[in-house]
Amino acid sequence: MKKDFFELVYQVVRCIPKGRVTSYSAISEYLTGSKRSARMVGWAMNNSHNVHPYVPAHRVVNHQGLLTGFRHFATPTQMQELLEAEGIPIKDKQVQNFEKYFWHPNQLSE
DNA sequence: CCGTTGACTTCCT
DNA sequence: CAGGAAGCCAACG
Repeated sequence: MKKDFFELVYQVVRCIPKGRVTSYSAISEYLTGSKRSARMVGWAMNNSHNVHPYVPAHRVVNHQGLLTGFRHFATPTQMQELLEAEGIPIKDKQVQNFEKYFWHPNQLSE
């Protein structure tokens, strides 16, 4: 089975515990070792709509905790509502207590 | 193979 | 402090 960069991203994203969020840089750093390749993660997420099973892309935000990818969802509010539904407070596309909800691929939920 | 793009990040102005 | 440009890496055309 050929594991593309995309699939690796998908796996990591799917491993994000409910009620937690992570950043593109964290995933990129975990996969490539370079936080500079965060764009690759975002790109993978772009294809995530075509992937199965479902990839909780709404749990992936930028390093600020800002919902940058909200415009790629069905509706601009979908991402925020999904996160709020998971118990994550969002204010103006910004994750509140981001560092508190932040999750790292290497840091499995305790 | 080369050029462009992209849901990012960081430095510089 | 806010906005713009550069850097980064991988996929797509």
